Amino acid sequence: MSDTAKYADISKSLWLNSARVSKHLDSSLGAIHGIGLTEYMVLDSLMCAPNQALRRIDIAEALARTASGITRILLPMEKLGLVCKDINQRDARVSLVKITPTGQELFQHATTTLEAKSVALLKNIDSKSADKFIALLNSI
Amino acid sequence: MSDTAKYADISKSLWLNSARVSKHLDSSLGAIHGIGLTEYMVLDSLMCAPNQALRRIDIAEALARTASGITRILLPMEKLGLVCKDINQRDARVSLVKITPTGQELFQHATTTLEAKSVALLKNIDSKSADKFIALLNSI
DNA sequence: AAAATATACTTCACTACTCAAGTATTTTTT
DNA sequence: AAAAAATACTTGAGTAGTGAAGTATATTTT
Repeated sequence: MSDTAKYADISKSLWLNSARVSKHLDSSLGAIHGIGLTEYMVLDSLMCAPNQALRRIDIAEALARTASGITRILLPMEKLGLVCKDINQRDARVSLVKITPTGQELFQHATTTLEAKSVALLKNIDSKSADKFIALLNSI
Repeated sequence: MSDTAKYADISKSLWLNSARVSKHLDSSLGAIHGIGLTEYMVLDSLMCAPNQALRRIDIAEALARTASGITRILLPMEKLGLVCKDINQRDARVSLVKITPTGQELFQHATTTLEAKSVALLKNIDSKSADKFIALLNSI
C-alpha cells in the first residue's frame, strides 16, 4: 500500500472509531449523569483552566467547536447550575465561564464513568500501547 | 498517572482530534467535490463491497450511523446520480444501494484529495508510526 | 395455514451543531 | 478625539444527525 493511502486510512479509521467510542460514552454519560460527552468535555476544560474559568472562545478553541455552539451548549449547563457566569472587569465583551461546586462534583462522578467505560471499550489495547496511542493522537 | 485515567485520555483525545481532522477533510471535500466526509465514506464502503452494492442497514453498520441517517444521506446522493437503487429479487424489504459510474469517478478524485489532505494533516507522523497508528485504531 | 414476531426500511419530531449577520465593547489608526 | 477595525459574544436560519413510531414484507411459531 502506498504511503498516501495509509494516511487516508488513518483519517478514515479515526473518523469511524471515534464515532463508535463517542457514541458509547455519550449514551453512558447521558444515562448515568444526564450530560453528553461534549458537556463533559466543557467541564474537563474548565477543570484544567487556571482559576477554573475560561472565556467562551477559549472553550470553543479547546473543543474544536464554534463560539455559537458553545453559547448553545452552556445555556442548559447554566440552568442546571454546573457552570456560572463570571464577569471580566477589564473587558465587558468577555463573559467568563466558571465551573460551580455542583459542576465539580458531577465532573468527578462522570470521570469515574468515563474511565470505566473507556477501559472497557479499549480492552484490546495494553497499557504500553495505550501510551503510544496517546502520543500518536497528540502528535496530530 | 493511573491506567484508567490513561484510557479515558485516549477517548478524549480521539474525540477531539477526530473532530479536528474530520472538519478539515469535510470542508476540503465539500469545497472541491461537493460532498461531505460522510458521503465520501458511503462511497468508500460501496467501493469495497462485493458487486459494489450494499443494503442500507449494512452501510449504517459500516459507518456507525442509524438506518434513518443513511436514508437521509442517500437522498441527495441519488439525485446527484452518485448512487442508484438496485432491487433485491429475494426480499422486497431490501433496497440495495449501488455506486454509479459517476459516483465511482467522483470517488477516485475525492480519494486523491482525501489522501493529500490526510498527508498534510498527519505530517508529524512518520510512515512507521502510521502503521502502528492504524493497527491501534483498528484494534478498538 | 394463520398468527406472531422479526427485519428493512421511512417518516416525524427533536437535538446538536454550523455559518452568516447583528450587537456591544475595545483597540487601533488617523 | 473621532473613525475604523477588531474582538467577544448572541441570534436566526439551516444542515446532519438521532430515537421512536409507522409501513411493508419475510420468517417463525403454533
